[in-house]
Amino acid sequence: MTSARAGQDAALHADAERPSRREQILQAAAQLFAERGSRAVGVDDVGAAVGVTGPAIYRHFASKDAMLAEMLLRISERLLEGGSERVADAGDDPAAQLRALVAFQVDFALDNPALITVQDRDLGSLTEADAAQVRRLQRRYVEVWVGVLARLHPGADAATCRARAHAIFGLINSTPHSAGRLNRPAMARLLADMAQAAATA
Amino acid sequence: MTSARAGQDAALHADAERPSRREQILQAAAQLFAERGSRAVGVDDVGAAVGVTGPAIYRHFASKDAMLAEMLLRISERLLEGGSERVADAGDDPAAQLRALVAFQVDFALDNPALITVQDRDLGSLTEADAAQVRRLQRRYVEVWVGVLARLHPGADAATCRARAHAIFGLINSTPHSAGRLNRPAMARLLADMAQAAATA
DNA sequence: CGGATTGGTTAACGGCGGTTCACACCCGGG
DNA sequence: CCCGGGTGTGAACCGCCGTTAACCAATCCG
Repeated sequence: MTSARAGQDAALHADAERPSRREQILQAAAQLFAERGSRAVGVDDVGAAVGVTGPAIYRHFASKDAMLAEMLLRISERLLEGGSERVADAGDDPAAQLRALVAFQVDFALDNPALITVQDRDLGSLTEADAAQVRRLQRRYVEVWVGVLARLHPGADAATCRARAHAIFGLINSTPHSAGRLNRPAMARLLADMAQAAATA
Repeated sequence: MTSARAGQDAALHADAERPSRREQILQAAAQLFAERGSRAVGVDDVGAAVGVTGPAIYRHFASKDAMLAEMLLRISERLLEGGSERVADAGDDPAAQLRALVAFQVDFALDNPALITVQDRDLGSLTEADAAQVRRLQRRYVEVWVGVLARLHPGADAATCRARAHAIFGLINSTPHSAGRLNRPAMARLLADMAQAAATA
């Protein structure tokens, strides 16, 4: 069940091979969970969103919680993987690494506002085991940022860098809250510039 | 047991009388809602947190939803009121006004992490009428920021300023996520500096 | 004093929602 | 042709939880 080719599940991709019912469900659920919160969304709602009745979900997932768990695990994995990759590809210059990380996070947030929302709203609805694993992945992703920030702020201790990283996430992940209005490239530039300034202040 | 001023949030009392049972409930509920989400918290849990059984809540609130509504309305009112006041007291210099707003928001977020969390996680659990009113207040608060930001960025349109304001909120409100570690004055300075930089970038 | 008010308690009700069950298709391969 | 696995359906089950009911202790006040 560890889906082998997991890199391509971006919440808004409907091409390639027609997404399996399973993937359709995950995507629709992410959307609904983001809008109303996972606990406020019924299994029937998720089913209806993909043109199926509620119990049909159980042909693809063991439970509603398992759905959420898989969703959150994938997000964390994609962030960690993508972030590490971007840093590795950016050479040795910490400033370049920061630019790469910022660009990556901005793209992710703009591409997947629903996932961003669910990730930090519904972590608490997971079993302790699942939550722990998600937190482990998240922490590793944060550490990627901390490594870069530490080189940019030689005087700062790790706790400060960590707080700084969280603040930058908060800034970039504000996207779902400032809904609409601004076209994507403008939004991307604005967020990147602000994040850059905040990171190097 | 009502020895009052132990570790209490500087939070929810519009009228700062001795904490009435009603206020105790609101405060305990805010804490629990922040930790687990309002839908995951039972009336019995809230009651237990103040040393009372579940149904006793209904002597003080019409319903669980009414509790949440009052909580969110108060937050929004306090932010709008406090923000407007700080700007008015800061004279005519937009840079000074921004500093005042940033300091205010940082103080609020550090003093009331629970309220910050609940405010944007559980807005969706309100009746449409209540949610609308909260959003109205929030919008007015945002507009206070937008007014200041617009003067600092003469070339920028309102939509950009609005997105900028939301991004700054995200940055400052990241506090609940970077739990602990950093002592309060250090955190306050870090957040203020980053917000300042992001706002003027 | 004594009745009304206030703030509790325990027990029960009722609906919602996740999950299971028994059954019905569709379809590909022996 | 039929058998079996994957997928979907409607009905039923069941536990949780918000809410109400009925009753009780204390306190306030005329």
